Order: sequence, then structure tokens, then C-alpha cells
Amino acid sequence: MKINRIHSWENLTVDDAKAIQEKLADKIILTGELKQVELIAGADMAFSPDGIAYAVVVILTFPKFEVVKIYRGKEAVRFPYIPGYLSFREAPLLLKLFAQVENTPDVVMLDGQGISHPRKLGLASHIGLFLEIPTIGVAKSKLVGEYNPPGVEKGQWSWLTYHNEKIGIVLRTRTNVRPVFISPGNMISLESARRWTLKCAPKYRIPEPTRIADRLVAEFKKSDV
DNA sequence: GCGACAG
DNA sequence: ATCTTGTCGC
Repeated sequence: MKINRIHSWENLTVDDAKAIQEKLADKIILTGELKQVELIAGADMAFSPDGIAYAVVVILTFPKFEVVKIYRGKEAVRFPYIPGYLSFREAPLLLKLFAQVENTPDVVMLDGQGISHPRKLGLASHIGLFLEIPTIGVAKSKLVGEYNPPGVEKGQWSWLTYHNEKIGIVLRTRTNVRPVFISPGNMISLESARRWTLKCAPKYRIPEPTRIADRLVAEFKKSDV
């Protein structure tokens, strides 16, 4: 699929990264309802102690979640992990893989925040601007915001707010299991992001797209000797 | 200064 | 994220 090169990822300082986030946040579209989803993509990364980053983008069918294609890639780490700047560490390699994707998915699910971010531009939102297709951020813990714990039953949820504004949803994808933090990446509404995330989590806490991608990068990294 | 802090 | 065995609970 074609990628929009909004900006370069080369030689960026944290201040450069911050300026980029502040500038791009205004371009995020928070409307859009996913109608028919036939293909969905999941992506995730893993890192080795010696500074190698591994990434996997997997294309799945919906609603059976059958693997259609797997894209793998690795490179030397180019940016440290700094809360609030995850995309500058993970997006470059993931975008290289998305550039190789033949069958463009209807939506992409990423392991991290969407607009639930200090400057409203988490990994899912940032990548969403490059891909120009709907993206959803599914994080295992929160980065910013306040919320009341949702009911313990699967499907129950509560708002994640920040600066008195709804920026995400705390969703229980499994009964009596810690909730996940959902937020729109780009080109999708909060409501649609919540509904589709739940549809993608028929059995486990982590929705299938990112769960399968996680499993695939783990074995990719492990097999790399 | 103190606490929080995606992966 | 990564280093790591067994173990408690649904």
C-alpha cells in the first residue's frame, strides 16, 4: 500500500519529535464508522538487548481471523523508548512493512495509544496519518487521563478523559480481567473503535490482530540467531 | 520538588 | 519492552 511521507524520521531530537506531534495532531479525523470489515491488520514489535528491533504486520480475515499474509522486518534501534514518543521508536520499521502490504486492510490495530496521548498523537494516530486508513490504538495500560474502573463483565466500559475531554475508552474484553485502553488512531470514532475492538476479542483480553502479531514477532525474534 | 510514565 | 519457574484460579 502507498504511504504518505508526512515527514522524515531521520536524525530527530526529542524536541523535533514534540514539534512534529503538535503540528500533526490537528490532522486527526475522529469521525468514521467502519461498515463492512473483511481484512484487518495487526502489528507489533519486539526488541533484543543488543539493540535490534523486530516487527511484524499481519493481515487477517474478519470475523474468522485467518492469517492471509505476514510481513516481517528488523533493523537497529534508532530511537530510545521515551513515554510519549513511542512512535519515533516503532513507526519507521512498521511503515516499511506496511509499504509492502498488497491487500490494503479496512482497519489497522496497533499496540499502543491513539489520541490518548499528551499531544493527542500516539502511535496509532501517527501511523494512521501515514496510512490514511482507519487505525485503532489498543494499549495494555494508560499513558494519560483519568477513569473509573468499568464493570467486571466483558463488554462493560468507561470513558478515559483528559483535560475534561473524552479521549478514549477503558474496555473490559474478558470478565474479571484487567481492561484495555482503546482510543481512535485516525479516521474512526470513539464508539466505532470500541465496538470493533470488542468484536476482535472473542476469547482473550488482547484483541486478535495485536495478539497474533505479538505471538508472531516473538517467534520471529526467537528464530533470529 | 514529587509522582506518572504506551512499549 | 526484557530478564524468568512455578503456580493459583477460572
